Amino acid sequence: MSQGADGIDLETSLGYLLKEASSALRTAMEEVLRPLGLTITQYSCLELLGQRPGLSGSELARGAFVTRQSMNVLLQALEREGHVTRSVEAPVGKVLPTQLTPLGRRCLEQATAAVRSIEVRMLSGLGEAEQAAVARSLRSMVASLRQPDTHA
Amino acid sequence: MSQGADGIDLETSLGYLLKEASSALRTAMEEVLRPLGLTITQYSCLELLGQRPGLSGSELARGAFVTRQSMNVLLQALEREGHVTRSVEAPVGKVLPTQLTPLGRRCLEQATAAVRSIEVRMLSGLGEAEQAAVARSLRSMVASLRQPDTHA
DNA sequence: CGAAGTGTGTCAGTCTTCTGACACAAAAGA
DNA sequence: TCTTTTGTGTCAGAAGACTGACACACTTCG
Repeated sequence: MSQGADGIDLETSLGYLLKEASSALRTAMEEVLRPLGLTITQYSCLELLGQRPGLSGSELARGAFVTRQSMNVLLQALEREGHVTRSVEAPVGKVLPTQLTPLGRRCLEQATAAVRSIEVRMLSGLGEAEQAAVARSLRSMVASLRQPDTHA
Repeated sequence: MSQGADGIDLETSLGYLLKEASSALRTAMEEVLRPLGLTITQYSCLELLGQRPGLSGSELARGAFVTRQSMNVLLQALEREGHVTRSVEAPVGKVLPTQLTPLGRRCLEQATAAVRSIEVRMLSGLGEAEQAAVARSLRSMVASLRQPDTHA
C-alpha cells in the first residue's frame, strides 16, 4: 500500500493534493462570484484587463489558462454586457486591444474584494515564511512541468 | 502596484499560482494520457477504483472532484469499453459498486506509470523537506477553504 | 411506528470549453 | 527581396461538465 506497482497513493500524492486544493479554491471562488454574475474565467479576464489594459484576446487567453477560442466567446459576452470594449478595427495588424468600461471597473472592484477575502481565508493557517515557501515551490513545479520531456 | 485597491497582484497571488500549477499539471497529464485513450477524469476514476474497489458512482465523483452526473456518463463509457463492471442490481439499497476488469487494470498500470513520471518531473526541483512542506501547506489551505465562511 | 432528512442513481437540457480548420498580418530567415 | 514561421481572430462542430429535477432506499428522530 506504500508506493509499489499498485498505483499512486492518493493521500500522499502531491498531484492529487494540488488538484484538491485547486478544486476547493475554485468552488469557494464560484460561491462568492456568483452573486456578482461572474464566472471565474470572466473574473480572471477582468482582473487581467485591470492590471494590463489593452491586452489582446490571445494574451488574455494565456493569462486565464484557456484557449483563445474560449476567451473569444467570453469576451463577446462581456462586451455585450458592457463590461469591456474592443476596437472594431485593428489599430495595427490583426490584434484587437480590449479595455475595461467604467461598469466593468466597478464590477471588478467588487470581485477583487470578494476573491481577496477567499485568498485570505485560504492562507489563514499559514505564516509569512510558509506562504513564501509555497510560492517558491509552486513556481519550481510549474517550471519543471513546462520543460519539454527531457526523457533521458 | 503593490497591493492597494488596484487588484490582486497576479505575479504574487498564491491563488493565481495555484491555478497556474494546476493548469500546467493538467496539460502535462493530458499529454501522456492521450496516447492511452484516457482523459484525466477517466484516469482518476480508474486510479480510485484500483485502490478502493467497489466504490459507488457518487463516491468516485467526490474523489475525482466532479458531480455524480458527470461521473455517471463517464462510467457508462468505461463500462462500454470494458474497463469496469457495475453490478446490474444493487446488492444493498441503491448503491451500485464498481470494479475494474482485467483490461481496466492493465490500462491503469500504464496510466499510473505515465502519471508518476509527470509527478516526478514536477517535483524534480524540490527536496524531500520541501515536498513535505508543500503537502502540509496545501492540506492546510484545503481545510481553511472548506470551513464555512466564519465571516467574523 | 411514521416522518423528515440524507444519500444515491438517473433523465433532460444547457453551458463552457475544447479541437480542427481557415485566412490574414507581422516577424524572422535565406 | 521572397519565403517561412509565428501569432492572431474567427467559424463550426464535438466533447465534457454542470444545474435542475425526480424517484427511491436507508438513516435518524420524534
